Amino acid sequence: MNPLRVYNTYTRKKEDFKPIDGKRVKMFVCGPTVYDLSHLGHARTYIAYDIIARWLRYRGYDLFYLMNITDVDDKIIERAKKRREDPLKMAREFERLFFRDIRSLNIDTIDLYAHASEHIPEIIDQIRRMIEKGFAYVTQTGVYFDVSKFEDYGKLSHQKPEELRRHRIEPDPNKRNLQDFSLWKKRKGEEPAWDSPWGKGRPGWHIEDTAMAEKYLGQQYDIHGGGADLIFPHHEAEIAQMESISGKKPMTKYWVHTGFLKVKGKKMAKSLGNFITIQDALKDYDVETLRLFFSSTHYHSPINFHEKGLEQAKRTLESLYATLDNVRRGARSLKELKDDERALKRKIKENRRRFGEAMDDDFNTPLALTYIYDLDKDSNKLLDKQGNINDRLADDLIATFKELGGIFGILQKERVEEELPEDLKALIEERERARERKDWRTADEIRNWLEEFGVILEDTSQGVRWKKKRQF
RNA sequence: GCCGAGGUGACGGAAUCUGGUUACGUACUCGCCUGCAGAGCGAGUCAUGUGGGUUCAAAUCCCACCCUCGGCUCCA
Repeated sequence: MNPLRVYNTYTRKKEDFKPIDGKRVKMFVCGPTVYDLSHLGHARTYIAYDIIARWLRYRGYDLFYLMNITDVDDKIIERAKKRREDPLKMAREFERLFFRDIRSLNIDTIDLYAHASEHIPEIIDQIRRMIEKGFAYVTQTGVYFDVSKFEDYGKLSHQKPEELRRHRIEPDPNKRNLQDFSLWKKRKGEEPAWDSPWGKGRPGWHIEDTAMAEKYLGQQYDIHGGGADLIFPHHEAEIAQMESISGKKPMTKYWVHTGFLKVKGKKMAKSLGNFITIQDALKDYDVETLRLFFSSTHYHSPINFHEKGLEQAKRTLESLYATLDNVRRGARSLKELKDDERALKRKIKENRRRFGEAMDDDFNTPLALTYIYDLDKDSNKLLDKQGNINDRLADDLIATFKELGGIFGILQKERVEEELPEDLKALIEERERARERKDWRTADEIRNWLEEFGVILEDTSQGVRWKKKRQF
């Protein structure tokens, strides 16, 4: 088997993927700050890691996938204040909506969600160790990480400390260096606070992730992911925190970052007001359409959000499902495979292999998809030529489509073989009679009418057939 | 200013690391099939940001430049 290769932001290279502990893989992905609804930009990232997780497991890795939920944070407090709500309560409400989004997106790979508010002891413990080791200091306002003590600060974002110093402006005379970041914030007024050796307060920006990661994954683990906007300062700070405590480098073996979702050339962001919430998008498009749309671009590249692109994904899905239907319908129990069928059987095997190679090459989903399209084409060709297909080969094809599609989360819908109501059946028969007497007007009227009811009629050499219109 | 990510037909997008006919898909055009349509099949049209260099050969390597987006304040 070829090695899996992963692009590592830290080394800026694709590397052979070698987990620290054999087949066990530990992955941490930065989750949401639950202060508002999630939009498609978030969906892009979460779906990308869902696909990565599915592929790792499919490939036989024993993956443990951890995601944090930030439920204590400046933004939450600010928003709650405006809405005159309790911050933790409000956070729980947005968290509920986040889980609804995750479910609607068919994301099912995450093993454990960890809340910042539920890891205060672990957070305090990490800060204590940083202070003991001289990497952190206490001021009037809280506890800060002293970046001058950590010589690797800047290594992930490839920034020199001087550069960072120049532009990080956060006037706080208590801090030793301008770019020192907060580990613990002492309470100011009404806000959630916990007891700590440094007084009542709450965790800083980056500490929850390392506290959770250490608890569930250990001081060193395999993959840490998130959007590209987290590289600095968030992930940089995490490295500083964990590696200063443990003295072990690297904290994370492979840093993986997803590209942005853009709208008319700009990053989709709350602050720009150009966002579409996940639920709104799902009103117009089926989740499989969204997932195919995202899978059509490499996770690392920016995606331009286009109606056109979604329409394309939609059509592609329709056509793939149509092929599945055609294959099912054409299946006949025949003993021997014909030459073309044997060739198609070999093609299945071949395309499975090439699909795997594409996914192994830094999760190249757009390339992997082409091997599904190729099988789609060949299936139709065979049906066109023979008019039917050996049922065992048909089963093999359908299983392959479902299995490979399952990596992206497409082609998972079961075909519902429901009966048509009698009156509709009667209409179809009436149309057949109209066609026999070449009364095309009546025939077309009936066909159009049925389409309004979501029933598509197709006249074939084997007679008329109907199908329920699928909505994507 | 510093650090990234990008720039490939009408559109999406792969190949760039590892140089060897710009894959694949959508749209469009034509043909087959069909009363028509749909689905399907076949054929076709259209692209490597610019300028140099290396090479038998460059989307790919080297140099210079242009453009877009992002990070450096909260961000997926």
